[in-house]
Amino acid sequence: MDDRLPELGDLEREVMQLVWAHGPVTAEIVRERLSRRLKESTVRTVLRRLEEKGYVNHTVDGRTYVYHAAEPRARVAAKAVQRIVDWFCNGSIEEVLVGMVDNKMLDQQQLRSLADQVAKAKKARGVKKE
Amino acid sequence: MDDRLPELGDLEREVMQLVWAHGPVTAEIVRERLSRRLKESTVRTVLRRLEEKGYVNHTVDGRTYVYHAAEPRARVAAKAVQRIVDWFCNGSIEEVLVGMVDNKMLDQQQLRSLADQVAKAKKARGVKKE
DNA sequence: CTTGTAACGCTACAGACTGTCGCATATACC
DNA sequence: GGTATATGCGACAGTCTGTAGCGTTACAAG
Repeated sequence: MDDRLPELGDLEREVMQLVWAHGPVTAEIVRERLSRRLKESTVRTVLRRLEEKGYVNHTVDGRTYVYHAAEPRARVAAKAVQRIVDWFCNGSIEEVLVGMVDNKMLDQQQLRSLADQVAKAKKARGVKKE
Repeated sequence: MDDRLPELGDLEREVMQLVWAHGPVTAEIVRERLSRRLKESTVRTVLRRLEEKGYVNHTVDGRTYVYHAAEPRARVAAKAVQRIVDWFCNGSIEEVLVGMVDNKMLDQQQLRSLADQVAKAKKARGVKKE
């Protein structure tokens, strides 16, 4: 339950997107799927750094490392947003949302729909959680 | 109407917070109000970089530069959030919001209240804007 | 006009972070 | 034991950020 993950570079982010989209991966898999053609050692270094930063964990299968996302994408995104909110708005999420509406990134109808979706999603999962 | 402002370092962010909270400022003012005690030239460098990055503009009063925020805080925050959303969620704001609810940063009642506030704020300001 | 002073920008420099590897190691298999 | 992989470690260059020293310019007093 730690907090505040370190930020990511472009390549690191691309790798994380792969991990989240593709599920558990090996360095080889990542290498194959990356847009850029990189050396194995490069991919390994990135994966290792991602693990140091707490974004992924690894298990061992034979002599191969299999990397898993440590936290779901949505949660990481949420934390990132939370950080932004803290930085710029004294923790007022409202202010940010209002800013987004102001900036035409979101309209109030969408917001309302969000509230519904959220309520629905929550109910669907029941009040599980610890 | 450009987009995607560059990211900020800790000091740069602190300065921006001052600018937003205090209104137009001179290097001197910033220097006085900063938590850390820094040299004038340091503050100037930071201000200059912030201008290069598009966060502030300056006007000249006598021989003194007066710096103004180029964009309101809420808009900058909104853009930052938009970036996060693009990075991690294929542009789906919903996913992030759901993540925040999931992460106990926000509950659906709050969300609903947001929608109302937004609607109200919008009406209050009328449909001004260019 | 000369000189002192205040306000500026420019250049620099060290430390951290990131993208990219080469290379030394360890381990499973024949 | 020898060969092929899968790993990790150390390194290096480029960029970003915090922090300043210094030279330059403009305005005010002598």
